[in-house]
Amino acid sequence: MSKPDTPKAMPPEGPMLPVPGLDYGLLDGLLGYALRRAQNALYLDFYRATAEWDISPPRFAALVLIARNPGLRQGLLGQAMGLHRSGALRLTDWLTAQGYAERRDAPDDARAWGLYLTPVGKRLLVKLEAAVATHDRALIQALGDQGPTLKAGLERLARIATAPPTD
Amino acid sequence: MSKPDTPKAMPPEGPMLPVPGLDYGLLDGLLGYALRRAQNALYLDFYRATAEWDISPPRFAALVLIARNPGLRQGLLGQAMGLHRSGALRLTDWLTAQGYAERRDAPDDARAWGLYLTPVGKRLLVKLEAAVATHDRALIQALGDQGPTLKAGLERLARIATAPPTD
DNA sequence: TATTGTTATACTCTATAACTATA
DNA sequence: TATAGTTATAGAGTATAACAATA
Repeated sequence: MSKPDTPKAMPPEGPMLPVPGLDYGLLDGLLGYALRRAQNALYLDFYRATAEWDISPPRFAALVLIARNPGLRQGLLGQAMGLHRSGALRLTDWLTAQGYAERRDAPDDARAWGLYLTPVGKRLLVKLEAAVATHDRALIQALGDQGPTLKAGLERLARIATAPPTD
Repeated sequence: MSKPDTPKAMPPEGPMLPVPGLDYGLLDGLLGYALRRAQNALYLDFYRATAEWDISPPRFAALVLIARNPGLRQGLLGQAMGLHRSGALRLTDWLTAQGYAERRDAPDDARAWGLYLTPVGKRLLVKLEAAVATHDRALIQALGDQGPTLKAGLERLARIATAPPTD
């Protein structure tokens, strides 16, 4: 029970690295495919880093956002994470069912909730943040000079792709 | 009317760009979170580029791989895409149900299938490749000098994250 | 005994649509 | 009339487990 032998949030089976002898056609030239391969690798790395908890990248991000913004509205959580209202609801349901977060009435709007971490959630987050930050730092370190450049490039890419110039 | 008002494969609702006034804590410093934001933006861009077809990034990649490697085994397709056997099966089921691909007996192994695109699948892929390549080129162009650097950085990152140094 | 693929099942992540309550 | 959240439903994308057929 304490060690989930069968992790629940299901990461990909394996890496997407090039298989020798296989012709990838135009995929090899696409920035988008390179991004997907890297994303796949980092997902697997995230699951390795957090293997002892039943945590996925969206769940982790939600914990951080609620911790840093106590009283956060469900809707704003969804907006920050690119989710529909219903997705934010389900994520919040999971966090509260686990006892990591709780909904309290929002003082200024009777329709809305304010989200807060519980003491259990806060304690969990301390450990998660340490594990995730350690792995991320190791990656940045392995990249050397390229690390900061790559991160800046990704941030620029996200902005550019969100507001395409040609459309 | 020919435009499917109800899209099919479901992309995220919106972008993950920073929401002003929200504190992202350590997420802002993580390479992995920058990558996720960029991936989210490119996913949305992919769905814009292919809006008139019921296509997702994995489906597109599978079409390309089968086209360039006629007779590809289901298992090898899964390996290339980082999927479990059962995932490759479902992907192949979908492609054959749409009439884009077909399974034929593999000559050298009676347990296995060889996968082939149908004429319909080939015609679709021509259009898809044009749409996807156009959008990808626009992104690379918008990045200027940074484009090739970023792509090379992502490829290096995928390798590094797949074989972590500390393990 | 190991491998290729299938069947059955399950869970996450995401959505749409219709609804309630409040603003 | 618009917004915050809920309920109900659905589908893509993953997985595990047990199975059959073949190597």
